[in-house]
Amino acid sequence: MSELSKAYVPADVEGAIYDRWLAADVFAPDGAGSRANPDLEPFVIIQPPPNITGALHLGHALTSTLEDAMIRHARMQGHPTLWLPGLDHASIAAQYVLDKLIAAEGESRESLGRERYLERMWQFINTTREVMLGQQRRIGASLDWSRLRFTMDEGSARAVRVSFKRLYDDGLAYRTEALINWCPGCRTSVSDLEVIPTAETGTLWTLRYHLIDEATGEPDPAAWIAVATTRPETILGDTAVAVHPDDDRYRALVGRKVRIPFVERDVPIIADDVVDRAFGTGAVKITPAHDRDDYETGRRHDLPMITVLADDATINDAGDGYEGLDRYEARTRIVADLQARGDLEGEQPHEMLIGRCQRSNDVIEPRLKTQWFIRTAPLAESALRATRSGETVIVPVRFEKVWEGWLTNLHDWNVSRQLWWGHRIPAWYCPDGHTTVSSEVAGPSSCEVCGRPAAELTQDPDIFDTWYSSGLWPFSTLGWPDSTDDLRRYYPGAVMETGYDIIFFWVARMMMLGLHLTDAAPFRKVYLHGLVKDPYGKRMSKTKGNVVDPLEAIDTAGADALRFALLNGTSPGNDQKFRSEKLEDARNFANKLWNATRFVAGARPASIDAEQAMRRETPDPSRLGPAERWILSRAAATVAAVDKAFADDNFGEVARVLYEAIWSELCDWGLELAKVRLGDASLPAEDREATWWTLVDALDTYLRLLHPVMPFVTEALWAVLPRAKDDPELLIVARWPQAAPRDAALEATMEELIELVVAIRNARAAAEVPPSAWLETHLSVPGDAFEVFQSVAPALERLGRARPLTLHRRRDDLPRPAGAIEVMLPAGDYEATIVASVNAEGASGDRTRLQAELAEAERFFAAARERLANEAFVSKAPAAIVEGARARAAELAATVDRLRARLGA
RNA sequence: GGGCGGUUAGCUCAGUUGGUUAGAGCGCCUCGCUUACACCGAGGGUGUCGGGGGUUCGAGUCCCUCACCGCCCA
Repeated sequence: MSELSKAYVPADVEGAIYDRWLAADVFAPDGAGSRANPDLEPFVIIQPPPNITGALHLGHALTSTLEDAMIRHARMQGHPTLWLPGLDHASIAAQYVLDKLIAAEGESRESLGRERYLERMWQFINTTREVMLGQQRRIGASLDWSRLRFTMDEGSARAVRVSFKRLYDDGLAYRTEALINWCPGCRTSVSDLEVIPTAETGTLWTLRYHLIDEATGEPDPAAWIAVATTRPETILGDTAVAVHPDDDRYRALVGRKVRIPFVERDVPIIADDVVDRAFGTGAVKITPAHDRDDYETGRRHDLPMITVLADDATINDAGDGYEGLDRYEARTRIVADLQARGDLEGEQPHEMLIGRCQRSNDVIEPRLKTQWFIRTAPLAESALRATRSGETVIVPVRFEKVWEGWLTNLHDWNVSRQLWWGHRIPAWYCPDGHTTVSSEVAGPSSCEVCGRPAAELTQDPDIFDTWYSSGLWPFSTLGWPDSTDDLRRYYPGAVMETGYDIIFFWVARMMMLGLHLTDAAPFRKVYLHGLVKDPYGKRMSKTKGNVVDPLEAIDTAGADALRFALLNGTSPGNDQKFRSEKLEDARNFANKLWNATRFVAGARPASIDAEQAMRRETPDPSRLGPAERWILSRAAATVAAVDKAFADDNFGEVARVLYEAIWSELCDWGLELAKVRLGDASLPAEDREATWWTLVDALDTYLRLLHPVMPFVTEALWAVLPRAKDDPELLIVARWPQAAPRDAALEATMEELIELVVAIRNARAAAEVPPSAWLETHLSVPGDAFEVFQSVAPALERLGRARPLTLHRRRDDLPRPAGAIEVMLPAGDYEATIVASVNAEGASGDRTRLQAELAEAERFFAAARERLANEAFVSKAPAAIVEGARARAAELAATVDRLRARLGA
């Protein structure tokens, strides 16, 4: 076994270990180093691909950690595991980044032109790609790099074309003019999800539309209807005024006409029950081409739809007299002009929700555009069926409600984007207005309606919403639409793991498209993790400056520490606050494990030579003492607890259980108990060997259990441990531990022994005995436990600084010299007398301690007695519970008596 | 307006079929360089389990209700 440094230095081992994994080819399910059992079901996670131009943040680190933990766990269980890495081209986000970059060079999208712009984009992502991939390697992600995919690969492009043709042929993709969300800054439409409703204070203006005098056909200067609006510039596109049909104030006006100022258009007053009588004046202007509600109203009443805004949000030529003005200049001017005309009745501040672009923060303008849409109703229905039937389960289950709500109220999905970086929509139009959708790279050879040759067709200039290609990701990455080996073997996947904030963006689209195109839900489980927030519970963001760079965290504490910190104490779907203390704690834990292993490695009995120590032996059961059997029993208990936590998808519990088992049990007690036996030259060599092999055994189990969470340090440490015959070279492909039988009775006894040691230490501290002093101590140990205590007596002496130590079978045999310190457990027959001459302060401290213990025992006793006095409890509670309560009350009564006697009370 | 989550020790959080004394880490205090670890060890906890009501022999845990914080949807 090689030497270990005094402290764990992650940077010294992480890179080398990752390289060893790569060299051993153990990540791919069909890699040379794979030890997968081909008879087991493959375990597959298609990584939700991060944005290629982004930098990885803690959320990505959490994703990688969770997925890697799942994958490593499954891999150790022998499942063929595929964790497929990928990157997303992120159209709008990437263009946003690149536009800023080229702006600094004095260029723009327009100045470069489509072709050169895209060339520039490829250059750009070739640099960001390596950064992104490198970050994942640093955190230890055991991704199958041989299957790395990018959403702009030809495979993905083909899946986009073929799927779209399918959807078109199936009547699920259609092109129409409809109201979409337009971002004037990005110059593209965006999806509903990319419009962020923002609470802002605007102004509610009240203006007058003059009624048309039915006799003259001219507006009546003395008769008007007052309407309220927050967007006066849209009056240029007004085609009606609406009131509620039951509103007595306006009933007589319905059917009359009013004249829209400036554009001098006469429009009708209509009645529609969507009008909120309490809002403003109860009469609203209707601008069907620039407002979602008005659009619906316009469709119901067959109103003209007049677009007054250009792509850059200036007023177009429909806005008589205002054309060319920016929307907000036009607003100001129109308000002033209305005032000048005497038609502005009032204005007041108004709290409202304004839709802003998630990317550019510009105010989104609803506008009419001819775009491609996906009909979502039938797709959403399939997705709902899949979760309702359990074909796909959502973890944690409460998100099913969110899922249901969203999918049942879904608009059709606008997939056209007026961008360049992405998959071009494979639709061609002929001069007669016919549409041809083709899945061929070269496009159609002719118009499928009229047969015009390809040369006369023009392709749609738009590209797809990025989420369209993401929606195909679970299968396009495996070769779909071809029936490849990978697709047959690894589809559908096991888990889709991502943050709950993008359940709609990602998961819903993958489910909808997957179910329609492959007839299967793309994954069996959706695991949603919470958000990683700053220490104050705020979302991390670059603009707030509160982001933690995962690489920095890895540099300071190690990848394992970051991983552990992100998992420890978290639960599915719940947000967590990330604090540097957590990272430190995790780093300390890695160091603790390192040193525990270092101790074991250095404590090898001389009778086992170095070469022998490389071959793992099972400890000889006949040579095991209680401490050894306890260590093994606790390891078995930990295996069961970790298995349960994995089964429950509770990775926070996995981390917590292992932390507790390794630090508080193995290190605090197991190793301390073992030290005495290992160092006792008077024992037969076989006993000491058995103790050592026990420690090796337990450590081996813990390293395996912890490997999915802390892969680097466990791999490094496992390398110095003896290996069994059928063990591989690397822990990453070693077998997952089997839960061994436990010894519950022994565990209970050992627990009491530990409690007693703690009580002795406590008593000594209270009596101000110097920690280093060895004091004569007597213990009374009832029943079968006597033998257990006796055989670990040397360790007890050491742990309690109790020497000489004498064990007695009966409490009455305990010597009680004057000035002795008495130790009693609150319940139970264990008791200790520490023979010591204590000074006045110490005696007082001891007395205080005993008084506190008496008070506590009395309190518990009173509670227990009260409980038993309750006839309902005795008659209704299960017998075992009642029996337990009786036993406890008896113990407490005895303890109270003893303490009272001792205190002379 | 609808929905979800949270409210447990100074701080961050566990607490999964209701059952004896509600836990951990950090911080803090007092000791200690005992031959793995000072990134350590020993000792130190009087918590209205957010408030109120209910179910039950028994509630941090189940039900109702209210409050505050956060998020999602409209």
